[in-house]
Amino acid sequence: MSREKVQLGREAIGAAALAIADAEGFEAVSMRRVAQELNAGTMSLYYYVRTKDDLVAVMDDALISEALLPAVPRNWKRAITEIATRTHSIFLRHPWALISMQSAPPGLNAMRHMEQCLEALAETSMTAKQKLTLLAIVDDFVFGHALREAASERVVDMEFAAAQIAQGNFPRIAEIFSGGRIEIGKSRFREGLCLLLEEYGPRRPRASSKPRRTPHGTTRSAHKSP
Amino acid sequence: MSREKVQLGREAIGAAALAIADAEGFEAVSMRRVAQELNAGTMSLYYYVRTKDDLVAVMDDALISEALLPAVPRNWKRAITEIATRTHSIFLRHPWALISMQSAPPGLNAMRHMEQCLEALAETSMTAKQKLTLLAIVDDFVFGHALREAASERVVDMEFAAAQIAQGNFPRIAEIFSGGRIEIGKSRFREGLCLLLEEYGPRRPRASSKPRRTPHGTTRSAHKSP
DNA sequence: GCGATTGTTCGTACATCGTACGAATGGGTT
DNA sequence: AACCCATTCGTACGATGTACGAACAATCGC
Repeated sequence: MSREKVQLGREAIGAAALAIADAEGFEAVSMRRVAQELNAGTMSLYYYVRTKDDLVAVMDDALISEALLPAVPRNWKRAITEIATRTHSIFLRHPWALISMQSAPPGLNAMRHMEQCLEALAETSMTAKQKLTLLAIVDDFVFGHALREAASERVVDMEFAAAQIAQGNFPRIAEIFSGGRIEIGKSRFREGLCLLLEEYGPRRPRASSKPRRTPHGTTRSAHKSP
Repeated sequence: MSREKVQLGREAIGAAALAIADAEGFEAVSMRRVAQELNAGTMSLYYYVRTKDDLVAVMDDALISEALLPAVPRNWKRAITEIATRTHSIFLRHPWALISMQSAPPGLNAMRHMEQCLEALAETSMTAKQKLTLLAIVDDFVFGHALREAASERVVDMEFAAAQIAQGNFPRIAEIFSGGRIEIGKSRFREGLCLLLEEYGPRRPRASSKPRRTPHGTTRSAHKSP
Protein backbone atom coordinates (compact mmCIF):
# COMPACT_ATOMS: atom_id res chain seq x y z
CA MET A 1 0.00 0.00 0.00
CA SER A 2 1.70 3.15 -1.16
CA ARG A 3 0.90 6.45 0.39
CA GLU A 4 -0.17 8.45 -2.63
CA LYS A 5 -3.51 7.63 -4.18
CA VAL A 6 -3.68 6.34 -7.70
CA GLN A 7 -6.34 7.61 -10.04
CA LEU A 8 -9.32 5.37 -9.49
CA GLY A 9 -10.83 3.44 -12.36
CA ARG A 10 -11.86 -0.05 -13.36
CA GLU A 11 -8.39 -1.17 -14.34
CA ALA A 12 -6.66 0.36 -11.32
CA ILE A 13 -9.14 -1.31 -8.99
CA GLY A 14 -8.80 -4.62 -10.77
CA ALA A 15 -5.03 -4.41 -10.68
CA ALA A 16 -5.01 -3.69 -6.97
CA ALA A 17 -7.35 -6.59 -6.33
CA LEU A 18 -5.15 -8.88 -8.39
CA ALA A 19 -2.09 -7.81 -6.44
CA ILE A 20 -3.83 -8.67 -3.19
CA ALA A 21 -5.01 -12.01 -4.53
CA ASP A 22 -1.48 -12.89 -5.57
CA ALA A 23 0.08 -11.77 -2.33
CA GLU A 24 -2.45 -12.89 0.24
CA GLY A 25 -4.81 -15.26 -1.53
CA PHE A 26 -8.12 -14.71 -3.21
CA GLU A 27 -10.09 -14.91 0.01
CA ALA A 28 -8.21 -11.86 1.26
CA VAL A 29 -9.72 -9.75 -1.52
CA SER A 30 -12.50 -7.77 0.11
CA MET A 31 -13.89 -4.43 -0.90
CA ARG A 32 -12.46 -2.84 2.23
CA ARG A 33 -9.06 -4.35 1.63
CA VAL A 34 -8.89 -3.22 -2.00
CA ALA A 35 -10.00 0.28 -1.07
CA GLN A 36 -7.37 0.43 1.64
CA GLU A 37 -4.74 -0.60 -0.91
CA LEU A 38 -5.81 2.31 -3.07
CA ASN A 39 -6.06 4.80 -0.21
CA ALA A 40 -9.70 5.27 -1.01
CA GLY A 41 -12.96 4.89 0.85
CA THR A 42 -14.56 1.51 0.58
CA MET A 43 -17.69 2.74 -1.09
CA SER A 44 -15.76 4.76 -3.63
CA LEU A 45 -15.08 1.55 -5.48
CA TYR A 46 -18.76 1.18 -6.17
CA TYR A 47 -18.68 4.14 -8.44
CA TYR A 48 -16.62 2.14 -10.91
CA VAL A 49 -17.75 -1.33 -10.10
CA ARG A 50 -21.34 -2.48 -9.73
CA THR A 51 -20.70 -5.26 -7.27
CA LYS A 52 -17.92 -7.45 -6.05
CA ASP A 53 -18.69 -9.99 -8.73
CA ASP A 54 -18.17 -7.23 -11.24
CA LEU A 55 -14.77 -6.54 -9.72
CA VAL A 56 -13.89 -10.20 -10.03
CA ALA A 57 -14.95 -10.12 -13.66
CA VAL A 58 -12.46 -7.33 -14.22
CA MET A 59 -9.77 -9.42 -12.57
CA ASP A 60 -10.71 -12.37 -14.75
CA ASP A 61 -10.50 -10.44 -17.97
CA ALA A 62 -7.15 -9.01 -16.96
CA LEU A 63 -5.88 -12.54 -16.44
CA ILE A 64 -7.13 -13.80 -19.77
CA SER A 65 -4.99 -11.27 -21.54
CA GLU A 66 -2.01 -13.40 -20.54
CA ALA A 67 -3.38 -16.23 -22.64
CA LEU A 68 -3.22 -14.21 -25.83
CA LEU A 69 -0.52 -15.20 -28.31
CA PRO A 70 1.49 -12.49 -30.04
CA ALA A 71 1.20 -14.52 -33.23
CA VAL A 72 -0.76 -17.65 -34.06
CA PRO A 73 1.34 -20.53 -35.42
CA ARG A 74 0.37 -21.94 -38.83
CA ASN A 75 0.10 -25.52 -37.59
CA TRP A 76 -3.22 -25.69 -35.84
CA LYS A 77 -2.24 -28.38 -33.35
CA ARG A 78 0.75 -26.39 -32.29
CA ALA A 79 -1.39 -23.28 -32.00
CA ILE A 80 -4.05 -24.91 -29.88
CA THR A 81 -1.41 -26.56 -27.74
CA GLU A 82 0.29 -23.25 -27.13
CA ILE A 83 -2.92 -21.47 -26.22
CA ALA A 84 -4.01 -24.31 -23.99
CA THR A 85 -0.65 -24.37 -22.24
CA ARG A 86 -0.76 -20.66 -21.56
CA THR A 87 -4.31 -20.84 -20.29
CA HIS A 88 -3.38 -23.77 -18.14
CA SER A 89 -0.47 -21.98 -16.55
CA ILE A 90 -2.66 -18.99 -15.75
CA PHE A 91 -5.03 -21.18 -13.81
CA LEU A 92 -2.25 -22.91 -11.97
CA ARG A 93 -1.12 -19.57 -10.62
CA HIS A 94 -4.61 -18.21 -10.01
CA PRO A 95 -6.82 -21.19 -9.20
CA TRP A 96 -9.66 -18.99 -7.97
CA ALA A 97 -10.16 -17.80 -11.53
CA LEU A 98 -11.30 -21.29 -12.45
CA ILE A 99 -14.43 -20.74 -10.43
CA SER A 100 -15.02 -17.05 -10.91
CA MET A 101 -14.69 -17.25 -14.68
CA GLN A 102 -17.59 -19.65 -14.86
CA SER A 103 -20.03 -17.01 -13.71
CA ALA A 104 -18.40 -13.97 -15.23
CA PRO A 105 -19.73 -12.49 -18.47
CA PRO A 106 -17.18 -12.48 -21.30
CA GLY A 107 -14.95 -9.43 -21.36
CA LEU A 108 -12.86 -7.94 -24.11
CA ASN A 109 -9.87 -10.21 -23.61
CA ALA A 110 -12.05 -13.28 -23.36
CA MET A 111 -13.39 -12.45 -26.80
CA ARG A 112 -9.93 -11.83 -28.18
CA HIS A 113 -8.98 -15.22 -26.80
CA MET A 114 -11.93 -16.88 -28.50
CA GLU A 115 -11.16 -15.09 -31.75
CA GLN A 116 -7.61 -16.36 -31.58
CA CYS A 117 -8.73 -19.92 -31.03
CA LEU A 118 -10.95 -19.73 -34.08
CA GLU A 119 -8.13 -18.21 -36.05
CA ALA A 120 -5.99 -21.21 -35.18
CA LEU A 121 -8.57 -23.50 -36.72
CA ALA A 122 -9.40 -21.31 -39.67
CA GLU A 123 -7.33 -23.23 -42.21
CA THR A 124 -8.62 -26.65 -41.26
CA SER A 125 -11.49 -28.35 -42.99
CA MET A 126 -13.53 -28.67 -39.85
CA THR A 127 -17.14 -27.62 -39.78
CA ALA A 128 -18.24 -24.91 -37.39
CA LYS A 129 -19.62 -27.46 -35.03
CA GLN A 130 -16.47 -29.53 -35.12
CA LYS A 131 -14.37 -26.50 -34.31
CA LEU A 132 -16.50 -25.54 -31.37
CA THR A 133 -16.54 -29.10 -30.12
CA LEU A 134 -12.79 -29.43 -30.27
CA LEU A 135 -12.27 -26.14 -28.47
CA ALA A 136 -14.79 -27.14 -25.84
CA ILE A 137 -13.19 -30.52 -25.24
CA VAL A 138 -9.74 -29.01 -24.96
CA ASP A 139 -10.95 -26.36 -22.57
CA ASP A 140 -12.76 -28.98 -20.52
CA PHE A 141 -9.49 -30.79 -20.07
CA VAL A 142 -7.46 -27.66 -19.41
CA PHE A 143 -9.86 -26.43 -16.77
CA GLY A 144 -10.21 -29.84 -15.22
CA HIS A 145 -6.53 -30.52 -14.99
CA ALA A 146 -5.80 -27.09 -13.53
CA LEU A 147 -8.61 -27.49 -11.05
CA ARG A 148 -7.33 -30.79 -9.76
CA GLU A 149 -3.68 -29.90 -9.96
CA ALA A 150 -4.17 -26.73 -7.96
CA ALA A 151 -6.08 -28.74 -5.40
CA SER A 152 -3.43 -31.41 -5.16
CA GLU A 153 -0.94 -28.81 -4.07
CA ARG A 154 -3.08 -27.94 -1.12
CA VAL A 155 -2.39 -29.79 2.09
CA VAL A 156 -5.26 -31.97 3.15
CA ASP A 157 -5.79 -34.13 6.14
CA MET A 158 -4.70 -37.66 5.25
CA GLU A 159 -4.93 -39.15 8.69
CA PHE A 160 -8.25 -40.83 8.12
CA ALA A 161 -7.19 -42.21 4.75
CA ALA A 162 -3.91 -43.47 6.11
CA ALA A 163 -5.69 -45.22 8.96
CA GLN A 164 -8.08 -46.91 6.57
CA ILE A 165 -5.25 -48.11 4.38
CA ALA A 166 -3.26 -49.35 7.34
CA GLN A 167 -6.32 -51.22 8.49
CA GLY A 168 -6.31 -53.16 5.27
CA ASN A 169 -9.72 -52.10 4.05
CA PHE A 170 -8.45 -50.97 0.69
CA PRO A 171 -5.97 -53.48 -0.64
CA ARG A 172 -5.63 -52.04 -4.13
CA ILE A 173 -5.00 -48.54 -2.89
CA ALA A 174 -2.52 -49.92 -0.42
CA GLU A 175 -0.81 -51.91 -3.12
CA ILE A 176 -0.46 -49.14 -5.64
CA PHE A 177 1.13 -46.83 -3.11
CA SER A 178 3.28 -49.52 -1.56
CA GLY A 179 6.23 -48.39 -3.61
CA GLY A 180 6.07 -44.91 -2.20
CA ARG A 181 4.38 -41.88 -3.63
CA ILE A 182 4.07 -41.94 -7.41
CA GLU A 183 4.55 -38.67 -9.19
CA ILE A 184 2.39 -38.00 -12.19
CA GLY A 185 3.32 -34.39 -12.46
CA LYS A 186 2.58 -31.97 -15.20
CA SER A 187 3.49 -34.62 -17.73
CA ARG A 188 -0.08 -35.83 -17.74
CA PHE A 189 -1.28 -32.48 -18.96
CA ARG A 190 0.74 -32.68 -22.16
CA GLU A 191 -0.11 -36.33 -22.42
CA GLY A 192 -3.86 -35.80 -22.18
CA LEU A 193 -3.73 -32.87 -24.53
CA CYS A 194 -1.90 -34.94 -27.11
CA LEU A 195 -4.43 -37.72 -26.79
CA LEU A 196 -7.25 -35.31 -27.52
CA LEU A 197 -5.58 -33.54 -30.42
CA GLU A 198 -3.92 -36.42 -32.18
CA GLU A 199 -7.07 -38.41 -32.21
CA TYR A 200 -9.24 -35.54 -33.27
CA GLY A 201 -7.03 -34.46 -36.09
CA PRO A 202 -6.31 -37.11 -38.70
CA ARG A 203 -9.42 -39.18 -38.29
CA ARG A 204 -12.69 -38.30 -39.79
CA PRO A 205 -14.55 -36.63 -36.94
CA ARG A 206 -17.77 -38.33 -36.06
CA ALA A 207 -20.99 -36.54 -36.77
CA SER A 208 -22.59 -37.49 -33.51
CA SER A 209 -25.27 -34.91 -33.21
CA LYS A 210 -27.75 -34.69 -30.46
CA PRO A 211 -29.48 -31.35 -30.44
CA ARG A 212 -30.05 -29.52 -27.23
CA ARG A 213 -31.81 -26.34 -26.44
CA THR A 214 -30.59 -23.57 -24.27
CA PRO A 215 -32.72 -20.56 -23.51
CA HIS A 216 -30.25 -17.77 -23.17
CA GLY A 217 -30.58 -14.09 -23.35
CA THR A 218 -30.30 -11.17 -21.06
CA THR A 219 -29.47 -7.60 -21.19
CA ARG A 220 -27.50 -5.26 -19.11
CA SER A 221 -25.39 -2.24 -19.72
CA ALA A 222 -21.77 -1.71 -19.01
CA HIS A 223 -21.21 0.22 -15.86
CA LYS A 224 -19.88 3.72 -15.78
CA SER A 225 -16.43 4.27 -17.11
CA PRO A 226 -15.15 7.75 -16.55
CA MET B 1 -38.62 -28.55 8.05
CA SER B 2 -40.60 -31.08 10.01
CA ARG B 3 -41.69 -30.39 13.52
CA GLU B 4 -40.18 -33.30 15.38
CA LYS B 5 -36.46 -33.33 15.85
CA VAL B 6 -34.40 -36.04 14.26
CA GLN B 7 -31.57 -37.60 16.23
CA LEU B 8 -28.56 -35.46 15.53
CA GLY B 9 -25.42 -36.96 14.07
CA ARG B 10 -22.96 -36.51 11.25
CA GLU B 11 -25.10 -38.23 8.65
CA ALA B 12 -28.33 -36.54 9.67
CA ILE B 13 -26.69 -33.13 9.53
CA GLY B 14 -25.09 -33.88 6.21
CA ALA B 15 -28.37 -35.13 4.80
CA ALA B 16 -30.21 -32.02 5.92
CA ALA B 17 -27.55 -29.82 4.41
CA LEU B 18 -27.75 -31.75 1.15
CA ALA B 19 -31.50 -31.33 1.05
CA ILE B 20 -31.14 -27.60 1.46
CA ALA B 21 -28.46 -27.42 -1.21
CA ASP B 22 -30.68 -29.28 -3.64
CA ALA B 23 -33.76 -27.24 -2.89
CA GLU B 24 -32.35 -23.76 -2.46
CA GLY B 25 -28.82 -23.85 -3.81
CA PHE B 26 -25.51 -24.41 -2.14
CA GLU B 27 -25.14 -20.80 -1.04
CA ALA B 28 -28.27 -21.21 1.06
CA VAL B 29 -26.54 -23.78 3.21
CA SER B 30 -25.57 -21.97 6.39
CA MET B 31 -25.09 -23.36 9.84
CA ARG B 32 -28.17 -21.53 11.08
CA ARG B 33 -30.25 -22.76 8.17
CA VAL B 34 -29.23 -26.39 8.64
CA ALA B 35 -29.87 -26.21 12.37
CA GLN B 36 -33.29 -24.74 11.74
CA GLU B 37 -34.06 -27.59 9.38
CA LEU B 38 -33.23 -30.01 12.16
CA ASN B 39 -35.05 -28.09 14.87
CA ALA B 40 -31.81 -27.72 16.72
CA GLY B 41 -29.75 -24.83 18.02
CA THR B 42 -27.15 -23.56 15.62
CA MET B 43 -24.24 -24.35 17.86
CA SER B 44 -25.45 -27.87 18.49
CA LEU B 45 -24.14 -28.82 15.08
CA TYR B 46 -20.63 -28.08 16.22
CA TYR B 47 -20.72 -31.01 18.54
CA TYR B 48 -20.76 -33.32 15.57
CA VAL B 49 -18.98 -31.23 13.02
CA ARG B 50 -15.71 -29.42 13.57
CA THR B 51 -16.36 -26.58 11.17
CA LYS B 52 -18.50 -25.76 8.18
CA ASP B 53 -15.86 -27.14 5.87
CA ASP B 54 -16.14 -30.36 7.78
CA LEU B 55 -19.88 -30.35 7.16
CA VAL B 56 -19.27 -29.85 3.48
CA ALA B 57 -16.84 -32.76 3.52
CA VAL B 58 -19.64 -34.92 4.88
CA MET B 59 -21.89 -33.75 2.08
CA ASP B 60 -19.19 -34.50 -0.46
CA ASP B 61 -18.63 -38.01 0.76
CA ALA B 62 -22.35 -38.68 0.75
CA LEU B 63 -22.46 -37.61 -2.88
CA ILE B 64 -19.55 -39.79 -3.91
CA SER B 65 -21.43 -42.85 -2.79
CA GLU B 66 -23.65 -42.35 -5.83
CA ALA B 67 -20.64 -42.93 -8.05
CA LEU B 68 -20.06 -46.43 -6.72
CA LEU B 69 -20.93 -49.27 -9.06
CA PRO B 70 -22.77 -52.31 -7.70
CA ALA B 71 -20.48 -54.44 -9.82
CA VAL B 72 -17.44 -53.60 -11.89
CA PRO B 73 -17.64 -54.69 -15.55
CA ARG B 74 -14.85 -56.90 -16.75
CA ASN B 75 -14.01 -54.77 -19.73
CA TRP B 76 -11.91 -52.00 -18.26
CA LYS B 77 -12.90 -49.35 -20.76
CA ARG B 78 -16.53 -50.00 -20.13
CA ALA B 79 -15.92 -49.93 -16.39
CA ILE B 80 -14.04 -46.65 -16.45
CA THR B 81 -16.61 -45.16 -18.77
CA GLU B 82 -19.42 -46.15 -16.45
CA ILE B 83 -17.73 -44.76 -13.37
CA ALA B 84 -16.82 -41.57 -15.18
CA THR B 85 -20.37 -41.14 -16.44
CA ARG B 86 -21.81 -41.57 -12.98
CA THR B 87 -19.33 -39.16 -11.47
CA HIS B 88 -20.03 -36.71 -14.22
CA SER B 89 -23.76 -36.80 -13.65
CA ILE B 90 -23.28 -36.20 -9.94
CA PHE B 91 -21.39 -33.03 -10.64
CA LEU B 92 -23.93 -31.83 -13.14
CA ARG B 93 -26.56 -32.00 -10.45
CA HIS B 94 -24.37 -30.65 -7.67
CA PRO B 95 -21.88 -28.29 -9.30
CA TRP B 96 -20.76 -26.86 -5.97
CA ALA B 97 -19.22 -30.22 -5.14
CA LEU B 98 -16.69 -29.64 -7.90
CA ILE B 99 -15.12 -26.94 -5.82
CA SER B 100 -15.67 -28.24 -2.33
CA MET B 101 -14.25 -31.65 -3.12
CA GLN B 102 -10.94 -30.12 -4.06
CA SER B 103 -10.27 -29.01 -0.52
CA ALA B 104 -12.00 -31.82 1.34
CA PRO B 105 -10.00 -34.67 2.80
CA PRO B 106 -10.88 -38.06 1.34
CA GLY B 107 -13.77 -39.77 3.12
CA LEU B 108 -14.83 -43.37 3.22
CA ASN B 109 -16.79 -43.31 -0.01
CA ALA B 110 -14.05 -41.44 -1.80
CA MET B 111 -11.72 -44.28 -0.93
CA ARG B 112 -14.21 -46.90 -2.03
CA HIS B 113 -14.47 -45.02 -5.28
CA MET B 114 -10.73 -45.03 -5.74
CA GLU B 115 -10.56 -48.71 -4.87
CA GLN B 116 -13.18 -49.42 -7.49
CA CYS B 117 -11.30 -47.49 -10.14
CA LEU B 118 -8.18 -49.51 -9.41
CA GLU B 119 -10.20 -52.70 -9.50
CA ALA B 120 -11.37 -51.78 -12.98
CA LEU B 121 -7.77 -51.62 -14.13
CA ALA B 122 -6.55 -54.59 -12.15
CA GLU B 123 -6.49 -57.05 -15.03
CA THR B 124 -4.72 -54.79 -17.48
CA SER B 125 -1.01 -54.87 -17.95
CA MET B 126 -0.56 -51.22 -17.07
CA THR B 127 2.11 -50.22 -14.62
CA ALA B 128 1.09 -48.48 -11.42
CA LYS B 129 2.09 -45.15 -12.87
CA GLN B 130 0.13 -45.76 -16.05
CA LYS B 131 -2.98 -46.61 -14.07
CA LEU B 132 -2.77 -43.52 -11.94
CA THR B 133 -2.07 -41.38 -14.96
CA LEU B 134 -5.05 -42.71 -16.85
CA LEU B 135 -7.36 -42.23 -13.89
CA ALA B 136 -6.05 -38.72 -13.37
CA ILE B 137 -6.51 -37.77 -16.99
CA VAL B 138 -10.03 -39.12 -17.07
CA ASP B 139 -10.94 -37.33 -13.86
CA ASP B 140 -9.42 -34.14 -15.18
CA PHE B 141 -11.73 -34.31 -18.14
CA VAL B 142 -14.77 -35.31 -16.12
CA PHE B 143 -14.31 -32.49 -13.64
CA GLY B 144 -13.52 -30.00 -16.36
CA HIS B 145 -16.48 -30.85 -18.50
CA ALA B 146 -18.88 -30.79 -15.58
CA LEU B 147 -17.45 -27.49 -14.41
CA ARG B 148 -17.95 -25.80 -17.74
CA GLU B 149 -21.22 -27.47 -18.53
CA ALA B 150 -22.74 -26.42 -15.22
CA ALA B 151 -21.53 -22.92 -15.89
CA SER B 152 -22.98 -22.81 -19.37
CA GLU B 153 -26.41 -23.40 -17.93
CA ARG B 154 -26.11 -20.29 -15.90
CA VAL B 155 -27.43 -17.12 -17.46
CA VAL B 156 -24.75 -14.57 -18.08
CA ASP B 157 -24.81 -11.09 -19.44
CA MET B 158 -24.17 -11.20 -23.17
CA GLU B 159 -24.93 -7.63 -24.05
CA PHE B 160 -21.34 -6.51 -24.10
CA ALA B 161 -20.29 -9.48 -26.20
CA ALA B 162 -23.17 -8.98 -28.60
CA ALA B 163 -22.28 -5.33 -29.01
CA GLN B 164 -18.67 -6.17 -29.77
CA ILE B 165 -19.69 -8.72 -32.35
CA ALA B 166 -22.17 -6.38 -33.96
CA GLN B 167 -19.44 -3.78 -34.14
CA GLY B 168 -17.41 -6.10 -36.30
CA ASN B 169 -14.42 -6.36 -33.98
CA PHE B 170 -14.46 -10.14 -33.98
CA PRO B 171 -15.10 -11.43 -37.48
CA ARG B 172 -14.42 -15.10 -36.79
CA ILE B 173 -16.69 -15.21 -33.77
CA ALA B 174 -19.35 -13.43 -35.76
CA GLU B 175 -18.94 -15.86 -38.63
CA ILE B 176 -19.14 -19.02 -36.63
CA PHE B 177 -22.32 -17.92 -34.93
CA SER B 178 -23.85 -16.46 -38.07
CA GLY B 179 -25.90 -19.58 -38.57
CA GLY B 180 -27.52 -19.23 -35.19
CA ARG B 181 -26.47 -20.77 -31.93
CA ILE B 182 -24.63 -24.04 -32.33
CA GLU B 183 -25.38 -26.60 -29.72
CA ILE B 184 -22.64 -28.97 -28.70
CA GLY B 185 -24.56 -30.78 -26.04
CA LYS B 186 -23.54 -33.52 -23.73
CA SER B 187 -22.37 -35.48 -26.73
CA ARG B 188 -18.97 -33.93 -26.35
CA PHE B 189 -18.53 -35.59 -23.00
CA ARG B 190 -18.80 -39.07 -24.44
CA GLU B 191 -16.76 -37.97 -27.38
CA GLY B 192 -13.90 -36.63 -25.30
CA LEU B 193 -13.98 -39.63 -23.03
CA CYS B 194 -13.70 -41.96 -26.01
CA LEU B 195 -10.77 -40.02 -27.38
CA LEU B 196 -8.90 -40.41 -24.13
CA LEU B 197 -9.65 -44.09 -23.61
CA GLU B 198 -9.33 -45.39 -27.12
CA GLU B 199 -6.01 -43.79 -27.58
CA TYR B 200 -4.66 -44.75 -24.20
CA GLY B 201 -5.80 -48.31 -24.41
CA PRO B 202 -4.49 -50.31 -27.34
CA ARG B 203 -1.09 -48.82 -27.87
CA ARG B 204 0.34 -49.29 -24.38
CA PRO B 205 -1.08 -52.15 -22.39
CA ARG B 206 -2.34 -55.48 -23.62
CA ALA B 207 -5.72 -55.96 -22.08
CA SER B 208 -6.34 -59.47 -20.89
CA SER B 209 -9.74 -60.22 -19.48
CA LYS B 210 -10.61 -62.15 -16.39
CA PRO B 211 -13.62 -61.83 -14.16
CA ARG B 212 -13.42 -60.19 -10.80
CA ARG B 213 -15.70 -59.19 -8.01
CA THR B 214 -16.20 -56.22 -5.73
CA PRO B 215 -15.13 -56.33 -2.13
CA HIS B 216 -16.25 -53.66 0.25
CA GLY B 217 -15.01 -52.89 3.69
CA THR B 218 -16.85 -50.63 6.03
CA THR B 219 -15.62 -48.72 8.98
CA ARG B 220 -16.48 -45.60 10.75
CA SER B 221 -14.51 -42.80 12.26
CA ALA B 222 -14.02 -39.08 12.32
CA HIS B 223 -15.15 -36.66 14.94
CA LYS B 224 -17.56 -37.61 17.63
CA SER B 225 -20.24 -40.14 17.01
CA PRO B 226 -22.81 -40.29 19.77
C1' DG C 1 -29.09 -41.30 48.95
C1' DC C 2 -25.58 -37.69 46.95
C1' DG C 3 -21.86 -35.23 44.74
C1' DA C 4 -18.94 -35.61 40.78
C1' DT C 5 -18.14 -36.65 36.15
C1' DT C 6 -19.18 -36.70 31.53
C1' DG C 7 -21.92 -36.17 27.26
C1' DT C 8 -24.97 -33.01 24.86
C1' DT C 9 -27.45 -28.73 23.80
C1' DC C 10 -27.44 -23.99 22.65
C1' DG C 11 -27.74 -18.55 23.76
C1' DT C 12 -24.86 -14.71 23.42
C1' DA C 13 -21.31 -12.09 21.38
C1' DC C 14 -17.91 -10.73 18.04
C1' DA C 15 -15.44 -9.96 13.83
C1' DT C 16 -15.97 -9.70 8.98
C1' DC C 17 -18.39 -9.46 4.83
C1' DG C 18 -21.16 -7.01 0.74
C1' DT C 19 -23.58 -3.06 -0.06
C1' DA C 20 -27.97 0.48 0.27
C1' DC C 21 -28.44 5.10 1.23
C1' DG C 22 -27.59 9.63 1.13
C1' DA C 23 -24.76 13.40 2.68
C1' DA C 24 -20.49 15.87 1.51
C1' DT C 25 -17.16 17.95 -1.82
C1' DG C 26 -15.56 20.42 -5.76
C1' DG C 27 -15.26 22.15 -10.57
C1' DG C 28 -17.88 24.07 -14.53
C1' DT C 29 -21.67 26.65 -16.66
C1' DT C 30 -24.81 29.91 -16.81
C1' DA D 1 -24.60 33.96 -7.34
C1' DA D 2 -27.06 29.85 -8.39
C1' DC D 3 -27.18 25.53 -10.32
C1' DC D 4 -25.56 21.08 -12.00
C1' DC D 5 -23.30 16.92 -12.04
C1' DA D 6 -19.36 13.89 -11.37
C1' DT D 7 -17.07 11.86 -7.67
C1' DT D 8 -16.01 10.47 -2.85
C1' DC D 9 -17.12 8.05 1.24
C1' DG D 10 -19.18 7.59 6.39
C1' DT D 11 -22.70 5.17 8.55
C1' DA D 12 -25.61 1.42 9.14
C1' DC D 13 -27.87 -3.11 8.27
C1' DG D 14 -28.25 -7.87 7.80
C1' DA D 15 -25.82 -12.12 7.07
C1' DT D 16 -22.17 -15.24 8.04
C1' DG D 17 -18.82 -18.66 10.80
C1' DT D 18 -17.69 -19.75 15.25
C1' DA D 19 -15.34 -18.99 20.32
C1' DC D 20 -16.90 -19.27 24.80
C1' DG D 21 -19.14 -20.94 28.49
C1' DA D 22 -23.53 -21.70 30.82
C1' DA D 23 -27.29 -25.06 31.23
C1' DC D 24 -29.13 -29.55 31.48
C1' DA D 25 -29.31 -34.73 31.61
C1' DA D 26 -27.62 -39.18 32.49
C1' DT D 27 -24.37 -42.13 34.74
C1' DC D 28 -21.20 -43.67 38.22
C1' DG D 29 -18.52 -44.25 42.68
C1' DC D 30 -19.45 -44.10 47.15
